[in-house]
Amino acid sequence: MTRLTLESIAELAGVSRSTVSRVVNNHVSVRPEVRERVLAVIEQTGYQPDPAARRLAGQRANIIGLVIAEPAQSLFADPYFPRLIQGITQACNPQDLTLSLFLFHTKEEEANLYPKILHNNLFDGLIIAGMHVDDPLVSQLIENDIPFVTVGRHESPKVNYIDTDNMAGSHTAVTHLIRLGRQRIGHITGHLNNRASLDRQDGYLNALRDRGRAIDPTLIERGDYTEASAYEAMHRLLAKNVDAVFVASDSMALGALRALREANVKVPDDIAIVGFDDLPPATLSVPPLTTVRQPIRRVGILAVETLLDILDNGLEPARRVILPTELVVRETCGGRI
Amino acid sequence: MTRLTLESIAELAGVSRSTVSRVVNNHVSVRPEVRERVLAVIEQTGYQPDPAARRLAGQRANIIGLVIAEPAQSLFADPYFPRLIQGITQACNPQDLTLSLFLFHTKEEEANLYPKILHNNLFDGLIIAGMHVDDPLVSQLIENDIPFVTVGRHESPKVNYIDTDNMAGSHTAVTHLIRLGRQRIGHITGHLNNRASLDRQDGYLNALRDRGRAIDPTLIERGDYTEASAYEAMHRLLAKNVDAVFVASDSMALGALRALREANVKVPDDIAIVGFDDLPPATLSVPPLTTVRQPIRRVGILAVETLLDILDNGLEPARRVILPTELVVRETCGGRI
DNA sequence: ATGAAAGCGCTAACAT
DNA sequence: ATGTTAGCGCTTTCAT
Repeated sequence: MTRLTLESIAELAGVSRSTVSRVVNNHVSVRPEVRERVLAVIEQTGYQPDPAARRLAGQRANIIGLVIAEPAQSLFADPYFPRLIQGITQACNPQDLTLSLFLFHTKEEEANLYPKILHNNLFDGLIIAGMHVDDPLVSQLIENDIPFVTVGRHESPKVNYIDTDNMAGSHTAVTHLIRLGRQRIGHITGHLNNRASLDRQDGYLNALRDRGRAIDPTLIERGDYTEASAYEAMHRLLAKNVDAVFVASDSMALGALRALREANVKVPDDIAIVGFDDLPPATLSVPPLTTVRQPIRRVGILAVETLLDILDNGLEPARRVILPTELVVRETCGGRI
Repeated sequence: MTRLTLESIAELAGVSRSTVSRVVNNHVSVRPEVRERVLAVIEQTGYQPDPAARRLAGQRANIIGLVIAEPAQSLFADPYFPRLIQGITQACNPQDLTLSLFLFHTKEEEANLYPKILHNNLFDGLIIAGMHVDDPLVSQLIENDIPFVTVGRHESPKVNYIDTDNMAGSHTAVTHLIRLGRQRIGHITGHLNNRASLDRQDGYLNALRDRGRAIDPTLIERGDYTEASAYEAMHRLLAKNVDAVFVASDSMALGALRALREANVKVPDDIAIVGFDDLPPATLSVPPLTTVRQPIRRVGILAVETLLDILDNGLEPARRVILPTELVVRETCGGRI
């Protein structure tokens, strides 16, 4: 059986190639009865248009790329990206979009990959996640006129983005700890080359300021979103007599909890912990984690929808979405106010 | 700036389109000096061949698809698939392969997706993971002459696959528990619609038989690779007086551990636990998990290499790879023999 | 409303 | 060794 083409469908339906094309693309000018007939043949043969040919003829390819601008090792230590991918594919499938994944494992690979992404004519648009604050990719994308959406906010007014309210979420979390009477509240940050981490840190700082608390920079320890980094950071904070720690992700909160358990520190009695994400680890930790819920899957879905909107309508000015976050109080913070 | 094509490069280099094509594709018959010149222009302009056009002209598109034949929800609860994806992309990047991801979220989506995958002419080949034992995809792939590799073994002699030695790994794990003197060894299975789960169960059964132990079917509880399912399964096993449980994945072992902790059962003193995977959760659990290590990333890498081999050389007869597994003894089994 | 024909960027015979 | 030419399957004017 030779491959099905427009031509073969046309022949079977007794019409011309163009007519079949019109039917496939839902053009208006085709008689209902003819359309019916063509549709029947397509149904029956299981014909699918060739995306390569389509793309070449100047149409959409119905392929979007997801670039995760973060070395793959750290990437999947956290359920964040898997969850995001879930949201993205969930939005892709009903739209008949195919998702291409661009990951790299070393800086060198990154350097090789970017030009390929920029000049790869194959996909219709791009979603960029895990982006660093100084990432040159965005400006290159703009220069090359490639439609894209970033996951995480971006300064440039031309950039369409979807983000969650990292700043407000952190602010709420830290304010909660203050209200509960905690005096020395530490913070374990994520990678500070990342907008979200900076925003979460700012939320922490602002919450303290807003309540008239002095900032003690030694109470801020850097992590990198791995469990292990937070484990170590927590060990350092232990020496500084904190009675609460706001941790920039759930996975890291687990690391902090592990350090505390080993040090025989009672949570929340001696030290309260609040995480960020509300991913499965949060419910399963011992004790269950108080954390800031962010709608990750929703971010993925909106990223796809926004990209599609750009493709269809140009979308000027840029769409900038910040989704609300929510404090989920469980047991590691020691109180519901 | 108009899009770069073969033609424009040809003009800039003062040669014909075909020559540029030959250079790009590393054909022999082109003078070193000309090749040099063309290469320089390509380098300087950042030209990248259009994959769609390439594909259409009958060449490779350098795109491979990854189908995860498992609803996406359960999929990313476990670090298994992310790790596999890491391996796959790690092998794809140096080969200039782009990876397309096919996931579905409902049975209905699955039904819609399969025909699309089968007739999507865009990719050169497919990697199939998370496949169910009765999955019709494999036979359809064969019928449609689509090159593919499965992650997980398959009966059909035509199928190229990469798998880990689930049976031997489980056998070793259970034998270890027997040697340590455990008398009532239970098993929490994965989805039994999955070859790997069945193999792990068989390894468990065979280990008992080989040591002359009677099989008690009530000591086998079904899980589905989620933490929660194992949590519940462990609760059921608790009523049955087991003194050890072999759990089909690390994530599930975490669930079992949680159930035991809540029931105030001492691990490993009262009940020993052995998991499967040796993914990060295993080291981080309390106590650290004894488990069967399988080289997941390596599986991904080999899957890509095998697919490429099929594409290049046809690969007859089919390549069937079973990678060894290894028991990693930590603290939940209570002894090193 | 439908068909004919050109062309998207590329590869691969076929010439030279 | 290099240039010329004919498609690959599709969309899209342009005719009719």
